[in-house]
Order: sequence, then structure tokens, then C-alpha cells
Amino acid sequence: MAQDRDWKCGDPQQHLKWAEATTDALRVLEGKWKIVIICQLFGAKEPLRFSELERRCEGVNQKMLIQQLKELEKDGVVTRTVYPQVPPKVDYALTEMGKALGPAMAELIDWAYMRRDRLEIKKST
Amino acid sequence: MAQDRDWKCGDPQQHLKWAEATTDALRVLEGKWKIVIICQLFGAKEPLRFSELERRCEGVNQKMLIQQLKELEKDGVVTRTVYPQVPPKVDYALTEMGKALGPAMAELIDWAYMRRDRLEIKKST
DNA sequence: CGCCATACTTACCTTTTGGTGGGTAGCCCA
DNA sequence: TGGGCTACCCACCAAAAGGTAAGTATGGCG
Repeated sequence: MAQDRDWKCGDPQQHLKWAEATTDALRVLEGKWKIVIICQLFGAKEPLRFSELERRCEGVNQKMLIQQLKELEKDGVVTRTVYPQVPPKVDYALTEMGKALGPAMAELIDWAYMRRDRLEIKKST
Repeated sequence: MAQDRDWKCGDPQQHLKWAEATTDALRVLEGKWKIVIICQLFGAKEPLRFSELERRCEGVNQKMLIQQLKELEKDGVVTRTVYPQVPPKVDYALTEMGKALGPAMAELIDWAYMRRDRLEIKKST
């Protein structure tokens, strides 16, 4: 369990393994639009169509959106479903693994807010 | 509290704010060596000298190490202490904010391990 | 004097990432 | 015939990140 992790454990190599794991996890999330995409999928109750994602990720262009979605799909975070229609319809949803990102992202959000507050206090004093 | 976060809350803009916060947090952690540095500082009981970090972050070069340390310092994650000696001595330690990264990193580690196991199972079936 | 040690700095280069502006396929409708 | 719709692909360019190899400053020591 995450909350029981011992950063001062016996194995002197353990923090190297953890660094590797964390770097690995971040690699999946890196990219200017991935977090935005993931948060949009978290926020929506249903899968989102390509055009809908394009609309919701303000400022993204098609190439980037496709690229990031492809990487997220390859990394097992989202699924891509094609409907055999004309005009085409494709939608994207979080996988179980994508949904499992919730707690990690929640902790990152808490840290980011805490950090912002902390920095603001420093500035004002 | 992170564990009570409601991804399906009322405010339809909330997930945009969360995306922003998470992106912000990741921005601080992005960079090929930052997580390695942070994990080394977590693992060590004491502040680490530049040369010690260089030794522990296998494969890093001086320029990159300095660059990443500078950014981490600017972002409030590590402190840099200079001792007026010859030859020079400088050491680096986690700030309170750096230490507060523990839970987020722990969740990321759990997710990475879970993901690795999941992908391995898929490969073998 | 000349060399050592430490913690950097600098110039230069390669690789990766992000972005723009076009095009394509397939069917529908007028 | 010639648009319009959707979800892409491609050629090309710019900026950022990462990396190499050299140099700098300081004072102690033989």
C-alpha cells in the first residue's frame, strides 16, 4: 500500500527501483495534452468522440491529439473504438488501468495545490 | 483529501482545473534525471554532495545534473547549501515540499508496478 | 611553479517534441 | 458534378531537451 511505503527501508537499491518505476509512470503521462485528455475522460461519464475531445482540449490540433491518443492507447490507458459508419465515428474511453490512475493524480493535484498556496504565502511575506 | 476526490463532481469545469494542477505538478517532475535525484535524496538519510549525486545517478553528466538541480531548487523541491571551503563543498537536500511528494510518488510507483504486472500477464496469455 | 580537487560554465551538436497547413477516404445530398 | 461530414495522414518547420568535451576559479601541497 502506498501509504505504508518505507522510504528508509533496508535495501539500498530500493530507491533506484522506485526511481525507475516512477520514471516509467511519468513517461506514460508526459506530453503536452495527455493529462488534459485523461482528465476530460475522467470528467465525462461516457466515452468521448474524437471531435468532442478536440473541442474540449482547447488549443490542441488534430495531429497532436491523434498522436497523444495513440500513445495513451499503446500504453494501455485508453481504448479506441471504431464504429463502421459514414461519416466515421470513433470514440475513446479510459481502460481499467487508466481509471487506476485516479489516486496518483489525486495526490499530484493535492501536492500542486499545496505548493501553489505555499509559494503564494512566501511571495506575500 | 486525495482519497475522497470526486471525479464526477458538479462543477463541469473542475476537471479542467485538475488537469491544470496535475500538468503543473508534472512540469516540476519532468526531466530525465529529476525523479532519480529525488529518489536518491529520499533514500539517503542526509543531504548529498554534488559529487555523491553524480555517482549515484548512473549515466548523468555534470551539465544535466546541475541543470536539473537548478530547476528543482527554483521549483522549491530541493535546497542547495554552499560551504565556504576549498575545495568547494555544496550539498542538496529535499525541502518540506520535496518531502511532501512522497505520497504522490508512492501512488505512481504502485500504479507502475500494477501496470507492469498487468502487461506481463497479457503478454503471457 | 605546477598539479590536485570540487563544483560548476561554455560552446556546440543531436534528438525529441510540438505545431502548421495541406491532403485523403467514403458515402450522402442537391 | 461538387460540395460536406469525420477521422485521420503527410511533409515540413521550429523550439526545447539532452549530451559531449572542453574550460574556469580557488587555494593547498610538494
